[in-house]
Amino acid sequence: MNYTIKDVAKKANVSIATVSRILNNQKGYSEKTKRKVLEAIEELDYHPNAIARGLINKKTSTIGVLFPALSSMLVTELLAGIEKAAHQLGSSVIVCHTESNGSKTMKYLQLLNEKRVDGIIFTSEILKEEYYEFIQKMNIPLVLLSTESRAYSVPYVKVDDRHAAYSAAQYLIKKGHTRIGMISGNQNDLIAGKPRIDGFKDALMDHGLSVDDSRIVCSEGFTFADGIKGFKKMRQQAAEVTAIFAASDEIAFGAISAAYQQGIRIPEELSIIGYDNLSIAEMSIPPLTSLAQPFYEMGEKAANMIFDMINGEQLVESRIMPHSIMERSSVAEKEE
Amino acid sequence: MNYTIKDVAKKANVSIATVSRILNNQKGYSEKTKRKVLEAIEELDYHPNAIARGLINKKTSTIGVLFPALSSMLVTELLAGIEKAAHQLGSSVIVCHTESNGSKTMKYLQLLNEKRVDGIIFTSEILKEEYYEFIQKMNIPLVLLSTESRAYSVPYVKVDDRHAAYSAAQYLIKKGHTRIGMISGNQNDLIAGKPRIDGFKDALMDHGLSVDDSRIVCSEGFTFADGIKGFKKMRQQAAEVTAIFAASDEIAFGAISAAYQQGIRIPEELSIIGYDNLSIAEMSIPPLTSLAQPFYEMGEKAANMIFDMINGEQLVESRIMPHSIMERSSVAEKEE
DNA sequence: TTGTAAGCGTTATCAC
DNA sequence: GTGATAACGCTTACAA
Repeated sequence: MNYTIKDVAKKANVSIATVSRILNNQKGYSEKTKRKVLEAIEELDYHPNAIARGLINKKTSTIGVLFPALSSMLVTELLAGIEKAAHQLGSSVIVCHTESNGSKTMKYLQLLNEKRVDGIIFTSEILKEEYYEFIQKMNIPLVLLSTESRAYSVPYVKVDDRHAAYSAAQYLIKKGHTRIGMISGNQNDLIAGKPRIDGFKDALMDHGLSVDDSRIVCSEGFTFADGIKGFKKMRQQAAEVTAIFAASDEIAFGAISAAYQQGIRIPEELSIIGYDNLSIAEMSIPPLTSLAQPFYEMGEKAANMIFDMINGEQLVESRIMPHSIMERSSVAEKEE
Repeated sequence: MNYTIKDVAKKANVSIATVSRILNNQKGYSEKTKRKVLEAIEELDYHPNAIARGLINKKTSTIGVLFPALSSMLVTELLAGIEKAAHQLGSSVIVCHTESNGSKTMKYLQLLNEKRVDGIIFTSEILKEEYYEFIQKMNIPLVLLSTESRAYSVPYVKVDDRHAAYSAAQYLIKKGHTRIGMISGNQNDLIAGKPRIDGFKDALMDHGLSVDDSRIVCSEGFTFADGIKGFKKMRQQAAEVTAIFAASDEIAFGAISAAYQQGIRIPEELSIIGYDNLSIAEMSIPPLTSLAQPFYEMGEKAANMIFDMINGEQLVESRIMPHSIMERSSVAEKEE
């Protein structure tokens, strides 16, 4: 297997140049030779070598995607979206797992550079100066997914976290809750942590509710364990709370578990709203009402942006993706 | 950026051959020239072009991985394991999402062929003749992950599903249960469906329990929805059952949800054991006891096998990975 | 120890 | 229309 263009040329009695022209639908050959060549290709089951093509075209039809964590559930949806869009446009995607580690990230960037990928999608993390500079030098398109950069002007695809958090809190308020708590992610996380806290506070203030810091418990991350810990802390600090906004579905799951152990009924005694709307959200007891991020579409969008840029589009606009609230059963009306 | 070997050669006043030798730690140069060249490389921040290398070496340091579904949670763990091992060995991984679709799969195989990947990991699906033949023609290593082939002799990495299911059922039996049901996957699924049913039946028989078909409800797949449906059916057909073996964690989650709605307490009134031990298993109420498959390690193993094969190892042995039971709180002792 | 030159499988620029 | 032929950036005989 794996004949070359030469074999085809020989078999069809033409030059390799002609075969190449036909392969790339250029002009410069008669219908007859075209048929002849196509036949030869068919017979040999010839397929062009993408590596050789890449070498001369300086285009590999491959993009690189960097994830801080692979096993997080939202990653798979992002990846599925990216992969779909990429495949539709004839490209492949190489996944890189940086573990939020600076030197690993740089190593991956090196690798992607050596492999001459056409573009890079950088997800869910702060774009450090070092990364940015390196990618600048690589001179290929970059888009940020589920993150953004204050420092550099790089197109991104993201939900407006502050606004989304605002919506989530507002939802709780509209349901009649006035004593609302939040189990947040890390407040030093400027991408996914802080903005959600800010949005939460904004909503309270805009609706004339006082913001009591003891009702906001900050976790280290967005995990199930953080949710459990956070919930316990909340009960100690602010037992009066009737509704909780969890900064991720996993946190919400943790909170639900902890609540169950303490014999607190959800949503009768306590309402909980999650964030992300991962597939697990429907699996909790009760099913989790959650602020939905359209991860799949975000992945698709980011990939499409990268390809626009690869194809020379100059001004690619960042996209704030619409969020929404997926109502299930973990939030109850609060009667006055 | 992106100098070539030529630039380095010029800067160091040597031929490109010498640079190449040094790059590949071959012999044939003095320490002095080596230093000179290394310096030039450093100064220019030169990095070899992997595409050009790939063309001549016929080795791209890239492998392809085919997944039927990306968004399933076990995929991420498999992928994480694969990616880690691949990266450690200096390779990249291209992910392909076949959606269990024959023609899509073939298209991906074509693509991977054109991109000249060094090997392919095929996961969680039946290896159809068409796929196998094609990969044969590609003439690159193939390993099966979380699946195996009766028809062809292809190395695989897998848990022994029949045995694992046996263990799960046995665990329930050892806990004193005698009326045990199973919510299985699709019985026509010869990889993940049938063997688990068989193992379940075996265990019952070996322990002198009668196998009652009404206590085995077959679903279409392994999803949460299947679990809910399956559970309801189970209650109708075999309400006497005191323990249920769910063929996946998602099914178990569905069953738990349905049980909760019917006011059935777990594990007091009904025990449930899951299968897979995904990260969600710890998140259920009560935390799910589950038969654990070491997905991460399986991914790693499969990748290592591929590289062994790429490096010329002739006889690579298939690996049956050890399963185990992750005890949590969804199974109770059954008193006589 | 080092350099020259022929590939690897393409595409693209010339001539004819 | 068509065919040589020079790139692309590298590795590797083969010479020197």
